[in-house]
Amino acid sequence: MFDTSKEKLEAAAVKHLRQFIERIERLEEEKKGIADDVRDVYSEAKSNGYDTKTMRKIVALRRMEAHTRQESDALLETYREALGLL
Amino acid sequence: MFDTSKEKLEAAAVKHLRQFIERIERLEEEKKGIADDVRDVYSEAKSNGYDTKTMRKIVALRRMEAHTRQESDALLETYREALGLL
Amino acid sequence: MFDTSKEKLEAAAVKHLRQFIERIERLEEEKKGIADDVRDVYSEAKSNGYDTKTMRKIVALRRMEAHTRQESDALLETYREALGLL
Amino acid sequence: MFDTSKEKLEAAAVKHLRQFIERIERLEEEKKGIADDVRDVYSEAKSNGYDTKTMRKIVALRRMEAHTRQESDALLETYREALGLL
DNA sequence: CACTGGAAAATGCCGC
DNA sequence: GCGGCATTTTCCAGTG
Repeated sequence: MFDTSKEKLEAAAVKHLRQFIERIERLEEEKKGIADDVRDVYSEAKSNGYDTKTMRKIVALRRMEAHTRQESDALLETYREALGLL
Repeated sequence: MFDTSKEKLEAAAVKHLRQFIERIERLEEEKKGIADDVRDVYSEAKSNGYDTKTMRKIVALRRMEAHTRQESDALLETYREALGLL
Repeated sequence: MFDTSKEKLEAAAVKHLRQFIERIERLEEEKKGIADDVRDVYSEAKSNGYDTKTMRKIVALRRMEAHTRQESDALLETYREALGLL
Repeated sequence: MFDTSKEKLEAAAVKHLRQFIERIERLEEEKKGIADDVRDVYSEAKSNGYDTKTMRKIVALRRMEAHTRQESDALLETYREALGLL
């Protein structure tokens, strides 16, 4: 599909690569758009009198709690595997 | 939003706050989904024989160039305004 | 202490900088040494019949729990600040 | 270490496991302590006017060079062995 | 406007 | 050797 020498890509490979790159860039744009939305929500909240620092901590805490739960499930699963109880 | 005693939030304020938090969490989920998509594209590219590390560099480079170009454009715009050439 | 032009550092400044670098490098070496110790403990545990994957998950989970607790304390603190209850 | 039914760990094994975990956690704490020290050195350097980003690059570079040199030495050693020149 | 802290990206590491 | 995971580094917004 590509030659292993470090010299050149086939024209088709270049095209293919370009498509991958462009797909990624489109996705990154979307991602950025959403990040902007998040920012907007915070600033809307702020202009409604809420303390964004507190809000950010709440969000962070809840995210951590979710992760902890996930991790604890994963641990259980790992136990099962280790003990051959699947 | 805080009541004057600064000790408690009105029930309505709590509800409102919760809605903000949830909007943010939904957006963050979407963002994560897209990040996962990006991952997938990279790994698809990899399984097609492309070097993802290089690809990442390309993406970073193009992002930088876009950024630089934007700044140049903004500067040009500023000059135009300053010179009344809009 | 240093001149802002990007041209040269005084000999004294160079020496000072070198000392900072060397302190850092010493610390990094220590850190690496400890990381090696950790690896050794895992492999000792493994050779005693324990499943290291499970162990790693346990460690990760406990670390997360600690973080969650910390985060939750931080949140409380932030509430206090936001509400002027310090 | 696991009993034959693969369902439970002996109390002694649990204790043993706990000890391994705790040793690891102690080591990780030490590691974190040192990482903090590194941070401190950087910020001390910064407050003395040095550019930490550059410093990080220097440290990385020297580490790489050390690594490269080690590899060359190892290679040389390998040659010697292969040629019976020890 | 420099600094800190938090999010994102990149790199390196470990086990399979 | 590869994929996943942890660490590290870089970036950026918010803050004083």
